[in-house]
Amino acid sequence: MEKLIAENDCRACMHRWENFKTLTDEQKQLISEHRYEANFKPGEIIFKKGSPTSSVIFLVSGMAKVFLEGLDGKNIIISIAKPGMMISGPGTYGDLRHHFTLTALTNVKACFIDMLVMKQLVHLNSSYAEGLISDISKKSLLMYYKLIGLTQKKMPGRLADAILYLANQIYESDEFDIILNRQELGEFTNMAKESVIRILKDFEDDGLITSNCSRIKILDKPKLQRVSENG
Amino acid sequence: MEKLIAENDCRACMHRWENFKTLTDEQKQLISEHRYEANFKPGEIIFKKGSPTSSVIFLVSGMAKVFLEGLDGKNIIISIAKPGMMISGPGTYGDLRHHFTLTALTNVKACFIDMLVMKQLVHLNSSYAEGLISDISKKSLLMYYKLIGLTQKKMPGRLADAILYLANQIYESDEFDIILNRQELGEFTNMAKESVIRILKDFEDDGLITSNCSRIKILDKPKLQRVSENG
DNA sequence: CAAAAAAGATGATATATATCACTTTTGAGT
DNA sequence: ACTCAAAAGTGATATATATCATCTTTTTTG
Repeated sequence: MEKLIAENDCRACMHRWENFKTLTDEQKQLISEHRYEANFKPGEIIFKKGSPTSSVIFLVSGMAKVFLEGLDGKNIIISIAKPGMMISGPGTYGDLRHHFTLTALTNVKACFIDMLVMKQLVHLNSSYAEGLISDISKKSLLMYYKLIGLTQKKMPGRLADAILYLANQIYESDEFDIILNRQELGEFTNMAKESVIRILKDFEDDGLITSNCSRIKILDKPKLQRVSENG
Repeated sequence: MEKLIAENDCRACMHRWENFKTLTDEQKQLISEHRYEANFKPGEIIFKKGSPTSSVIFLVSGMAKVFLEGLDGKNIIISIAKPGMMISGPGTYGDLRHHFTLTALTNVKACFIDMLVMKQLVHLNSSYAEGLISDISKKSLLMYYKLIGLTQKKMPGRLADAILYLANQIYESDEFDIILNRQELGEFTNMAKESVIRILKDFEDDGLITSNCSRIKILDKPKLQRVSENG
């Protein structure tokens, strides 16, 4: 019960953010005074590429997809956001516009914090500033490896990466109900949905996974890791 | 003459960095006291992926390539560094290791500044910290568009992008001696060197450019831009 | 300056992957 | 429970692009 309340409380959620620790009580209070919550249904846009970066967002509950809107309406999903994550893009300290779109995959409760308050913290607290730099750097690093993966690995390697990412980073379990459909799995791995389906089937035939529509179970993780590494 | 001296002086070089303006004289002095210079010949490694991030680098003169070392020795050139640029990677505020390699393309004079000093500045000067965040964000943004370009554009579009990048950002002229060979142009655009050669020839046949080995001249920039946008 | 090495160029072939057209299954709403 | 729309799945075909083999040109170096 206690856990449930914590899960749904905006303030509790922010505590999960690594960088929150660097703030004084006063600074935490400052954030609390400038936050508001909003709920989203699956498919709803939380923020859209091109719109002003007026707030920074914490995901309180639910899952969302972060994606680049590419050419001819082709998207690239760059990550899945889950509770406790702070989401802010590179436009926050640039043109003040979002450069990716954030869409709810499930019911989502999000906590919006005024961007000006968050920016103030950089000036008030240098440890926070350092933490923020570290945070942005980590995301930048992910993009490097995403770029290598998407341009240099073949389809089975990319799909294996996606499955391992979901299992390890998102669901923290080797069996899960995937919230991405085949199309979205394609947007995450840069492949056509038909190819996702075919290779998923190959994985099943090879005994790497079982996949019943939305449910995926990893049967042979070491082998899946090898597929990820070799192609 | 005066210009030449300025070009080759480490301190003068840093002044070109946008974020340098935010520093006090005392802080500028601090940097000056912790810098040292080194010279590199074409092909020499300035820093290598995996090595410790002990310094931040300013390019005083010459050009260098920033590249990711991908799978099976296949590289991805992410940018060309030219004088006045501050080069530091996402590992600086993370695992303290470089995640890309920096190699001299011409004779290079580089100015190394102790990383600890640079990190100290984040704590001493919040405007500097904000500038650094802005700097990192800008680089992150470039990676987004690089990812879209490399995964969604076809070869002619990617190669057009590369030529426009070199003309607009690097040489600031529509005619230039390219310091990247065909292999490297391929590493920049994610294509085989043979494909670079073929499409470069197509561009010539279509009157977009002239290309005599290392010299490239853009003849029809609007058309080249259209190639960049449409594929 | 000649020899060797590196880079550029070219054509033939192989292959990974997208696209298209279609069928089947699943799930949501009345 | 029935209907309809969306998602999943399948096979045939098209295509962008890499790879390989080979040759030529340019650059480097003893």
